[in-house]
Amino acid sequence: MSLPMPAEDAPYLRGLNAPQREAVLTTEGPVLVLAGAGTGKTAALTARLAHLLFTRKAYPSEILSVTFTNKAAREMRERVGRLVGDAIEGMPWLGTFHAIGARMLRRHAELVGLQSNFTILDTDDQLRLLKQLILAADVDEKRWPARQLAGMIDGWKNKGLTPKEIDAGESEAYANGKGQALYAAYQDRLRTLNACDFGDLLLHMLVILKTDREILSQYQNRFRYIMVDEYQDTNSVQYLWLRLLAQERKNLCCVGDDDQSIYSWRGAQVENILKFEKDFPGAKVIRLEQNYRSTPHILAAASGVIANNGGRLGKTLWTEKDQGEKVKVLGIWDGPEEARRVGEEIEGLQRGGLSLDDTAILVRAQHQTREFEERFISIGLSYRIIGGFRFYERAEIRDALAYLRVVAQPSDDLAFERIVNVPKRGLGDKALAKVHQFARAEGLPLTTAGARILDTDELTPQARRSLGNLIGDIARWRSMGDTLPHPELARIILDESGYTAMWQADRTAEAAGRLENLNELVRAMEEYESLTAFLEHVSLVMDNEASADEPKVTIMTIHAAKGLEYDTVFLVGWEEGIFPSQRALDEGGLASLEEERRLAYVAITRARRRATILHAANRRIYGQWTSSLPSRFVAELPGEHIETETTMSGGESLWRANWSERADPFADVGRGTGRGPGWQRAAGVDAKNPGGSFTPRTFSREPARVLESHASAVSFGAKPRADLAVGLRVFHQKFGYGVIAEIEGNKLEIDFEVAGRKRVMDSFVSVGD
DNA sequence: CCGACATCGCTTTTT
DNA sequence: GCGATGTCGG
Repeated sequence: MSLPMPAEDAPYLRGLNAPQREAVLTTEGPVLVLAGAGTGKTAALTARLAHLLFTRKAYPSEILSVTFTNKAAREMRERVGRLVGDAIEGMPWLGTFHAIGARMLRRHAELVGLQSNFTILDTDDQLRLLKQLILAADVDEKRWPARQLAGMIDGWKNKGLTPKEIDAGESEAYANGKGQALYAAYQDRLRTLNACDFGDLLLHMLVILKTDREILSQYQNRFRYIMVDEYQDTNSVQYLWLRLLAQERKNLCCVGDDDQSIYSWRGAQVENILKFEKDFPGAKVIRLEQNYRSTPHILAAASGVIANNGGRLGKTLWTEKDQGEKVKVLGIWDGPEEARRVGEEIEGLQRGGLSLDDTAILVRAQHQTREFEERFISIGLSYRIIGGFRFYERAEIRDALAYLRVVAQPSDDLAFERIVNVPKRGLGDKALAKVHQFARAEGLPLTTAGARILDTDELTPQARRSLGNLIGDIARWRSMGDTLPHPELARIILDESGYTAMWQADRTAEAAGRLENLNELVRAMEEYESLTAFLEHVSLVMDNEASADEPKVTIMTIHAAKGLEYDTVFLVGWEEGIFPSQRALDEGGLASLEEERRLAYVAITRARRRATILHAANRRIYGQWTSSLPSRFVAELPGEHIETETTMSGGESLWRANWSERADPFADVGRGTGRGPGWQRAAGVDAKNPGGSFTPRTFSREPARVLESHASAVSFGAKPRADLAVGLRVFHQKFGYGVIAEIEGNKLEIDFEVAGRKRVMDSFVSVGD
């Protein structure tokens, strides 16, 4: 391949293989880089950016570079920064779709009826707003949950559809055709609130680009080069948006992997990547197939699974690495044993010198993390859970933010509603309803209406006094904002509103932590220029960076793990109904199954050297013990690359015998009770296909485990210690001092002074003073 | 208007 | 099994 290479020895090309270099140096025209897992996609992408800057093909501000996650954007910024130094400072258009959308929309807000200081609502606000509208439209919220409507509106926005463009059929799907009207009402309401939701950041911008030729060509000319990461995850709005922007110069470089498309539920269209060559004639397609991450066994296992999908662009991953270990497949008795076993394995690896930072446990759904969390607490293994409850989603943080929003943005009714009676100040539903009514009649925001209603006799004297105080406070805080630094202002607001005092008065275990979180929030504000800048950050970057103090095992969903890699990976809960998820199967049929399979592919390819897949025979679902079958993906793993072990000897019949023998309270497990139709269907699929299904065989490496497993399954034999009692002060190796709040067998619920409330095993605490 | 209790529904995944 | 939401009594 002879390419003109003016910069053959440029520093940013060092260490890149031939196709990677090609991806970097092919700057003109449409380019699709098909990058398999672990093939150095980010390296190529960042080098390409550096190349464009170094060769002066574009100024930093003339490159549009989009990612999906904040993490990816941050990483890209760092890596490019390392290559080009200060030039990165001038790259305003490197970010997530939503961040870039927000940035653009603030410039043109008035074109869609917003002011440029509009608020970005989170899902919580969105839901509360929809509930109000549903109520107003006289729709039974029980039958037609707000959640469902939110999902549909989200879907429409992802497709780039405004209320007018919703056809009757789509509208029909909610409350007998009221979907469209409610969507329209919602958009109206957002406009009066001077707010928009996540979807609007892109949809409004799309509308503007479609209708205003002037603005469109302004951006078309500005962006000499456009780069898109994870192109397989783009949805329709994003696609349309990109296509418009790239139309003029056509220098669009998309990087992605159709096998890693796992966001269709969020509107992503794998088709976008599949039809790239049609959409952009003359496109150059470059394949990155050399994998630098995983061993051949791991790659083969992943390839074997993904090969069961149809309609792939197809790639052949290869590696120069040594064979390494086979992928281990472990069949165990139940959920608790799974957690126990993973804990043991990790402790073993740790003794062998592996850092906990190089280890991850990947789950299908967030709730699966709990089992591991409990187990790791009791054995004192450090872990970190990614996702789940995030800092900015905690109640106290939302409340505090609502106070700040009310001050920053007078028309933010949702924020006002949130704090109007927090802390309690005698302004309940009744008083609020009056204010609402008044506001609606006069077409005013709630704060303004509240101020006006004070002059009437609508409210009871004490409500009037309370409301007067609050409104007065808000006005005062607002005026203080001009002179005070915003963290200082925040502190004052939280104090004077009585919000801090509310938690100080709270005697529950969490109160201390909440106060600590509030402090943390104020501290975080210091890093931003203004209150507005901070609020923008919060709404767009809802993740908090993991603190990298001591080494910890990472527990997270497979989705969250995309793009990451670990030496050792435990893939847990590979059972029919859990993974593939029953819900996905019920709702989306074959397409969803294939997406689940891509998820499996992503999961396996996170591992560098060791992958262990686990499946349990019994699991508790909604509190009901249910027996489960190994995931069909287990059967799809190519036999020569895996090593199977099961800790249950004697096969299924014996397990059952063992159960009944113990006069076990869950003896009827697995005989159909509590199984939905989905479960039976899933079971049926495998029963009709015995060749393809995985039957646990007898390996009996360690027959002793069987008994042990039983003990763990029901936590029998847990004799509570006699020296412990509720209210007693105790010491735990990891969490320090605390007071016992509850005793449940050998498990203790303890309010720790520093760590807050935790569940621990009694054997890990000592009575101290 | 507030807190205590009961009931219900639910669990995919996230910017 | 859990958490959010709704209903009742004070």
